[in-house]
Amino acid sequence: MPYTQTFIQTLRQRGYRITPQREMIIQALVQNERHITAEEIFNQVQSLTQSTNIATVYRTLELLVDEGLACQNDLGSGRVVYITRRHGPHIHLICRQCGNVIDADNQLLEPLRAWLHEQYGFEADLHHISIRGVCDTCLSLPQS
Amino acid sequence: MPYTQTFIQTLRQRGYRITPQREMIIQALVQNERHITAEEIFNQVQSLTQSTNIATVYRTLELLVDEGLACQNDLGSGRVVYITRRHGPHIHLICRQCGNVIDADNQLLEPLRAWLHEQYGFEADLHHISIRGVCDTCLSLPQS
DNA sequence: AATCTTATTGCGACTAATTGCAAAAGAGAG
DNA sequence: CTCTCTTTTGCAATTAGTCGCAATAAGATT
Repeated sequence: MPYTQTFIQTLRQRGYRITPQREMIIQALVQNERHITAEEIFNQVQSLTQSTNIATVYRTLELLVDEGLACQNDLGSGRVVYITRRHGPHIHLICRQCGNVIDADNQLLEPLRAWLHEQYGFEADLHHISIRGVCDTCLSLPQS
Repeated sequence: MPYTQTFIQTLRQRGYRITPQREMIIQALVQNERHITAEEIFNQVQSLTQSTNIATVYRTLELLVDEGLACQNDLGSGRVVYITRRHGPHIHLICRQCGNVIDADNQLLEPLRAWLHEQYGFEADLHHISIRGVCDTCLSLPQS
């Protein structure tokens, strides 16, 4: 798994210790092509070894997010999902009524990012952003 | 409390029942000028009456959000905060490192909203939006 | 005012995620 | 290879928030 090794090397270079748990968590995250929950990662790791714990999964994922290697998103399912940063940036449009998630292009976010940086010196993390609202299907329904 | 009455009238017109609990929750939310947590509202209501419950507070706040009367925001404190919609729209810039929240102008969101509506038929709720990133203070710190 | 229908509440159980702390283990130095 | 220092882990307890369900009570009808 070359990409997994890149992750691990990056963490090692930044002074973090590489444990079997972290390796397996990273591998589960990298192998997965789509958003994945902490519990799904935990289940995958647990099928490899008993020596694992859900708290460690959460802490490792938090580390990856803090280090800019992964994205964290609340898509409204009641569970936070994670994905590596190599997946192309996009906007998640989450319908407040039906719960559907539409993946939108994020081209319009570039001026916003530039403006926030210029005005506030803020380095916005717009790689994976969630926006709540109402989708076209729900808007056309004749309800209250 | 005229604004509280406006809220209540709106809910009544939409077919919802007005209970003492809802009145007190709305009043606590309206009286507060800043973002407030569900538990803070619960404590305020509890000082008025024993007949109250945290689940009711959460359900009422969810109703207000769904009806477009209030905004819900996760500012990274571990607790979701609420505010009425009459408070001017703005962006919350949340620093991933120090946790500080900067309130930014949201003028740049208008083109984004228009574009999402045109392209995806999605009515984005950009009244109070949170964006994660790193603030200028943390960016200038000489750390890993 | 009494009755009826159904939305709302309170309760307790449950879920997702976080935290404190002692034990375990990674990685560098000798 | 061993020792040491410090990070990381596992565990158990805790927190924020949700859910199912029976009891309660709004508000409409008469």
